[in-house]
Amino acid sequence: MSTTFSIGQLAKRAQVNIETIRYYERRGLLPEPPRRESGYRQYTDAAVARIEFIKHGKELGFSLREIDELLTLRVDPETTCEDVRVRAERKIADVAQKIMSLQRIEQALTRLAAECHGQGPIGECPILDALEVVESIN
Amino acid sequence: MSTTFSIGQLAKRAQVNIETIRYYERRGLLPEPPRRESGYRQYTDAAVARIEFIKHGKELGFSLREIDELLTLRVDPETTCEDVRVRAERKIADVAQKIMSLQRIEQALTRLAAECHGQGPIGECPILDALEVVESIN
DNA sequence: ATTGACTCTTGACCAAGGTACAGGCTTTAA
DNA sequence: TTAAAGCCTGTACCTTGGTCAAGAGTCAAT
Repeated sequence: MSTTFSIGQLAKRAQVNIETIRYYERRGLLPEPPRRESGYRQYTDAAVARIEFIKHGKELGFSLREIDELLTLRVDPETTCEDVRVRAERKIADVAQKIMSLQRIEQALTRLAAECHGQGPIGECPILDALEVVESIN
Repeated sequence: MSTTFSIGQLAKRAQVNIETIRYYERRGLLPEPPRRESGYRQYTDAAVARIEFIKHGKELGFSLREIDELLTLRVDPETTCEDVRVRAERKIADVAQKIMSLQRIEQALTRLAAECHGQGPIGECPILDALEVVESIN
């Protein structure tokens, strides 16, 4: 079933600009795909998944370099499995940190939303207090 | 207690470049501070907290525009408290989404680290499988 | 009172992450 | 079989989020 398709199709499926795909390829984030006689790139669903991963990574505040590090954690044949494990664990720590920060923001926003129970104008909603909670931890 | 200090001091306390502070002011992310006779800006601890909030926001993948939206949720005197609540709840949904994505990445990395229990070279560590788990959800 | 460290504004510059042509082949649908 | 649409490479350009420098005024310590 794994049929192949063109760069335009990939752009449509993964919801990115064609140029972005070529840019990711230049950056090494996407592997160079096989080409047809004509030179046209041909992709499979794996490329869609990969681009979506990159998009998610960006939304979560990872740079393209960091996303590349995530994606190639095991690729270099010079590195040992142990080495991969160490790097993975560093990433896990980063991610856990981000999760905690987001949870604090979520709490502050929830408190804010609760305190604004829908009547009257602004001026009493203590968002800055909420923020101070966020900011004072860590 | 609440003593004031210069932009250089603020830069040191908040661990950012002086120019970044002025840039945030231009962007409207930091309120224009009072000035001394000489024109020197004078800040209080509130500015430190605010810059730290901005820094966190960036690490979490929010653009400066989004951070501004978070920071000014209640400021506009034209908006009602109800309106603020609605916007806060949209932000909460965004944040919850990010948290879930990060948790999926964390799981995938944890699985990877567990499967690489330290012997042998690479090639068997199934990170891409783990990624597929990440990618296929959502 | 002067010298070195700060700060002011304005405007240029930079890096990351794309995005948009231009000029020229390829594919596809009428 | 021929147009329109798609793809190729290469290069230029754009936006975001800063960063730096010049020229001039200010502050603090000697």
